[in-house]
Amino acid sequence: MASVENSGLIWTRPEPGTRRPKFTRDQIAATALAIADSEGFAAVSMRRIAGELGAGTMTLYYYVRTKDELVALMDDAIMAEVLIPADEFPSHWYDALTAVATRTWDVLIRHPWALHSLRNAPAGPNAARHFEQSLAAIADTGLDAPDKFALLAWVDDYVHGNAMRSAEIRSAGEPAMDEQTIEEAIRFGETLMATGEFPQTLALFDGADPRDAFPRLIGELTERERFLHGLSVLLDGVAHRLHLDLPPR
Amino acid sequence: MASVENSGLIWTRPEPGTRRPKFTRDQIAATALAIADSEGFAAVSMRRIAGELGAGTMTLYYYVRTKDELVALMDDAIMAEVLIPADEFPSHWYDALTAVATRTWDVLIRHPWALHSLRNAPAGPNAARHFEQSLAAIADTGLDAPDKFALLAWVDDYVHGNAMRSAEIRSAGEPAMDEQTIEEAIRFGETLMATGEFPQTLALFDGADPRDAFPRLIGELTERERFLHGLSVLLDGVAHRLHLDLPPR
DNA sequence: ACGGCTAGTCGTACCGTGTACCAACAACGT
DNA sequence: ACGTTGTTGGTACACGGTACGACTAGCCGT
Repeated sequence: MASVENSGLIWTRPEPGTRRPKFTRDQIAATALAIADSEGFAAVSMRRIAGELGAGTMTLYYYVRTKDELVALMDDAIMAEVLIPADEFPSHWYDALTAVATRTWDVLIRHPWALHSLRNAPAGPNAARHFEQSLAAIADTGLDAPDKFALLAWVDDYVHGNAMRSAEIRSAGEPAMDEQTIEEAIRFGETLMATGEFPQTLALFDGADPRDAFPRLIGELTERERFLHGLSVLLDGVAHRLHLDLPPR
Repeated sequence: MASVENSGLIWTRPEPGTRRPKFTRDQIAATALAIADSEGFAAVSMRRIAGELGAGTMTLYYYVRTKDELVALMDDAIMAEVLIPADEFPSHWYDALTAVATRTWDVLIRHPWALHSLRNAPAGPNAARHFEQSLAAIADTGLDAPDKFALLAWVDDYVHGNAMRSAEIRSAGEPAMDEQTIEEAIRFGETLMATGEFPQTLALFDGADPRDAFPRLIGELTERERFLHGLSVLLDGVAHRLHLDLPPR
């Protein structure tokens, strides 16, 4: 017995298949993803997925050892969306890195629950492919390994940070907050401002209704444009610091 | 009845006090924070906090309406740590913003669970104070309101993103992963590399043992130094884009 | 065709969570 | 001393992940 110990990693453990199982891991992951996208990650429970699939809850545990493994599958599916088709890959490092970052951002915004819920998911094959693409993007910079690594880290930090905070800001409007509570929150804000402790904040709002202040502060720009703007500022700093050339025009 | 409807916000609802209650909200929040710091946010349950405090579980619900409110208190306590004492506040925008960002980063690293667990917490008084300090930091730039707002957003994005990813990377080593599983993960990585699909990644590792690769890629720098490095790159880009002057020397 | 092995399915049960409900207690004004 | 009401906490419920083991059904060897 125990000749072929079950692997500890889901990636190396073959999925069921010899005797026509009812499902595949991909199917299960896709179902979980659909639930998360439409009702949030909290709605993704083993019972719920099984119900959606018309299966008994415990059946899922034949495909997956724990819920964490299911989450790892979800993460891998998400990372697949991040990959850029080879023929869309720009040649100049600046454009290529922008493309990779933007595509990552798009995916994170499309699945706003992902950043928090997949945090502990171990990197899968598609995560590796994404990293490879990131390296390919900056291959023509001539940087050494540590500089490349640092550059990718800076960009990833900004992309993830921006996506996370964008999702937060967007969801801050929607949830429980009824009209009543919003009114009250504004009143609380006014109480704070009245203490005189917040001259800068007061000046920033400039007497406008707090509900109008936010649109005024972000200008006409969309969330995505603001992301791209910040990214270009960061890349400018990078190019200057690492003595890289900017793309023509 | 119902003349003074209980406020929907914990900030405006007075805490118990007329008849010497056993606890205070601060006490409860502090206990919750201690548990989260030593055993992670998942260990923070109402039963657990109550147990720690020698109280019945439901007693907590006299101080707090839901667990979310408790989390809001935790968030406010954390934001208090972020505030910079007035006499430590640098005068030049570059130094002041760096100080605010670094202090924020320090706190987020000290409480690695905070970024994810306090995500939905509504802003409290100390969050407002932090925002005020951020604005004060860049008051001398002469930027208009939208530019100030954008600048703070870029920096916050980077700070939060870096803190989040630093915490992830650090925790990726510790958890369940026994020696056996680590060995297996490395073998899986080698399998992937062997497909020929990852030339850039392979070149980056340069044949070194993956366990040694990471230290080699980040150089001698500490986590904190890497954060500061990236921050300075970003601020350089910002200064260039917004035509701000850098601090002397 | 027929056992028998075993891949695959799933009901039951256990513990842990947040919290609604309500009974009990204790500090204060009278 | 009494009633009011601020404060405490026990019990119960729905929901979560998953251990255990009984069941069903597809395939192989005969």
